[in-house]
Amino acid sequence: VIPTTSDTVSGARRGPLSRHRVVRAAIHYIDAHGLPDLTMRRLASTLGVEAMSLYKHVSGRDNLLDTVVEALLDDLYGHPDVQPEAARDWRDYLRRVANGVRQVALDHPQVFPLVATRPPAAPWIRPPLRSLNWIESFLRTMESHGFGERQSVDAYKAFTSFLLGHLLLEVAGRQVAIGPEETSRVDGETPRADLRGYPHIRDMAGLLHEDTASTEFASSLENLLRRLATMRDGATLTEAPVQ
Amino acid sequence: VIPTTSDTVSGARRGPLSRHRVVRAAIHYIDAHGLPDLTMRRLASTLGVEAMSLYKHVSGRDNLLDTVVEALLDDLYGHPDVQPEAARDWRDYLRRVANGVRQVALDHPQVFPLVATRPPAAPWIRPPLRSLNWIESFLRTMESHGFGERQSVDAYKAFTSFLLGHLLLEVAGRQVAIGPEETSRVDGETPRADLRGYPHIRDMAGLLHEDTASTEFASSLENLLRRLATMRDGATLTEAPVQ
DNA sequence: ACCTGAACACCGTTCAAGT
DNA sequence: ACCTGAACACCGTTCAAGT
Repeated sequence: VIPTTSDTVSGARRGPLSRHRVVRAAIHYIDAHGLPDLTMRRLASTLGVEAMSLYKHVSGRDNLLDTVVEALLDDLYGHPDVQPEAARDWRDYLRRVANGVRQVALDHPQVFPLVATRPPAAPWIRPPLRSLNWIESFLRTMESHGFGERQSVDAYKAFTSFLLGHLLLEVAGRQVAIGPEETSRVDGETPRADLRGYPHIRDMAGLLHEDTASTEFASSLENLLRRLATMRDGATLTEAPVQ
Repeated sequence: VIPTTSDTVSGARRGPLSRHRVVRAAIHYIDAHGLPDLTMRRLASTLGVEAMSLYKHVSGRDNLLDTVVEALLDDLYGHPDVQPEAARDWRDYLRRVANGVRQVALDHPQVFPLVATRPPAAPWIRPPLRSLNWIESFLRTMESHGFGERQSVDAYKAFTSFLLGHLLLEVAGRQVAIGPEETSRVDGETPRADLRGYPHIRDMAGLLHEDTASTEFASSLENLLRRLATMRDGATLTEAPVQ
């Protein structure tokens, strides 16, 4: 049998296993079935292989999950839109990175919580910009646009907090219900909970249901950019010592 | 044998099991050993009981984790500092809630990621203020201080994004290394990674290591309060339709 | 060189049985 | 009424063995 490279049928084998193929399959599996359903045995079976074969390429399940996170961030790091050279100024750069990370989160809503919560390798590495490449690139770009060292680091901290809060909440809202639930609800009506005793929630139910994630994100990002501009021009986030 | 209520020895039994005791024990266990180590069997054994007994009080492990999150938020909800009546104005209220949630996060750094990432019961319920009681209380308080319905909901969204981003990153920085690592490092020196190729990170290593979480949190909170004040006085976060 | 069978020490969860 | 023993269908991971 000649192995085909275009065969994507579940359980199909196409060439030898590789670390790259294992990680790609893991991302695909989580996207399709959710993190809790990912087991070494099931992942192996989608690759047409036994679980033990995976251990030639990752050192265990935890390492696999870390590698998944790393792969997603490395892909984005290589994307032309987020290259520092592509940006007109630091605002443009931050908008590009923000939208790039957001796109990753929206493309992989089931994986993003992993980006947010896998324990970072060092305490100063802040999700979601959690690779040395990203941090180096970020700091270099800010400095090249007039941010001092302290301001660049403060900007890194503020920017990552902003991204994490907004994107984690945005993907949480898109999270599919846990488990193989009865999806047989007939109409589009929300199965409204019993809101007796919660009159304000009931009154504002329409507003609460509105999906404003995109405008929220954009508006909060612009606010952050104004704040960073102020920081750059003298004020500090963390009260620089009056040496 | 007369059961004692003050006995806290591991494996001790004190009176009959109850849902409350199970949940309390779970919080304590996660605080002490981390979430991955929490199993139904091990939790049961700290209560001097077999795993199967837990199923009389929670419907399974997932339900236990949801209940843990709920318990933490209910405790805070009852705290005198965060009662709407205790606050002088809406700014004071938001500062009290922000600091209250932050204290919960710092007291239970291993549990807080659960508050952030357990799938909420409805898409409009936003961690970390993820109970109907909290949402109702928040919306009522904002409205009573001159926020309109849309502004109150926008404030809820902006406030939760702020809390989640900052607190998740703050507890991530405090996360103990995974597993029973060799903690036998002799001196206080950070085991500095090899930073060849990352000159900016190397140059700013000191700043990156500085723990500025408290000032960051306070400064970002004050910025949010200014933004919300602007919103209250006419501007909207989400571009109200020009009906 | 690459993959597997069989085994080990666990899981969560069920159910009929004990006291 | 409350807890348990034994069992089931899984896990992640190891290691010697297959091809």
